[in-house]
Amino acid sequence: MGDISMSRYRASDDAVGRRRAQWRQEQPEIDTRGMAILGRARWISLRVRPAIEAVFAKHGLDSGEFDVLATMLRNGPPYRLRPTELFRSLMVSSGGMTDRLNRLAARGLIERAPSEDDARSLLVVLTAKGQRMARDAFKEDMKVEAELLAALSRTEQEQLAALLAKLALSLEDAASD
Amino acid sequence: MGDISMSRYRASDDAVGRRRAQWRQEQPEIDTRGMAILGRARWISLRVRPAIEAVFAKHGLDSGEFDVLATMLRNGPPYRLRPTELFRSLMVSSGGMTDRLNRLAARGLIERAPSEDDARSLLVVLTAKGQRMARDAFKEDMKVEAELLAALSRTEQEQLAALLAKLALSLEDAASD
DNA sequence: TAAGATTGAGTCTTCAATCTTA
DNA sequence: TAAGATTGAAGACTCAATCTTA
Repeated sequence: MGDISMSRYRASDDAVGRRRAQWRQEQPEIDTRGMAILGRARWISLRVRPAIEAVFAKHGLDSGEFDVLATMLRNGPPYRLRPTELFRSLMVSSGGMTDRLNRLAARGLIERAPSEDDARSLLVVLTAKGQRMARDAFKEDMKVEAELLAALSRTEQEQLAALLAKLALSLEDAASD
Repeated sequence: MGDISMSRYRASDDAVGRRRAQWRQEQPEIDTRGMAILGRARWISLRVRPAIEAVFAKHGLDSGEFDVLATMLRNGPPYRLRPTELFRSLMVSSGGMTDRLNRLAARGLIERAPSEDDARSLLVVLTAKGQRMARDAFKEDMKVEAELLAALSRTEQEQLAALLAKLALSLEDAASD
């Protein structure tokens, strides 16, 4: 994660802080405060991704597959959801979800069942095998994520979580652009 | 952004808060505090993405292309970087970066120039056209990002940015797994 | 030997069009 | 008419192998 090229910066600054310092030099009239939050949220997400994906890979899953299984599992018995609920919740396209479901079905982690209410809909059912894999992978995922946050005190973690929740809630309320 | 299925939750909870409530029901022994931060960072990043990509699209760019141009621009004159600096900074594979650079070169937004120091390296040079596009898109991007954060007070934004910076810095210091 | 960069194969994704049922 | 879901084409990415130069 080295710095790029020749700009000056305080050693205590993170990657996004250094970027902002560069922008201050190059485009001083542009307010980069948005980046201080959204840029960092993105940077952090990208940075922790490999460690989390490694957990899923250890359990034979990629993160897209895990997201589906985990969503099914945490919704609880009878472990049935409609594909539309899944792709909306996970913020992927409907076509992308169809592919994920095909892959998971081919491996016996989900099954499809006709809906009784709506003949257009083919319900997704989490199999016992899918439940086990989701549970095991999730447990280890949470362990790894907690470790990644170890540099923050308990209080800091709570403050950070609360502020992120407030932001997330405001974005949720906003019109879906 | 609807809730999935039949779980109970406080109306003030965001999407990740509701997920945690579901997990508490289904897997009460698993500590989901990591999700409260990393899950939300990811959710927020995904949620704001379409609005930001729309800005880039208005300027004829996708976010991958913008990231390259913006990195070049903020590094300042003489607007030259090595491909390796770019892909490391942007956390993409070297092969992916080669493709991006080919696309940008085809559109005249960057050029390649042989390195004087190292014959293995083909330097990337930002063209005047690339500079203009990067500057215009970045300016509007920052405007949109600031708007997306409007629900948080100035103080909250500063606290949130500081906590994220501390977390980011700790992740940066950590061994690159 | 290792590092910079590119290539090609394979994978997952989005988008727009389509089919079916509400 | 609209909504649920699937399909196929096109795009961008990763990974591993390769070539060249340090």
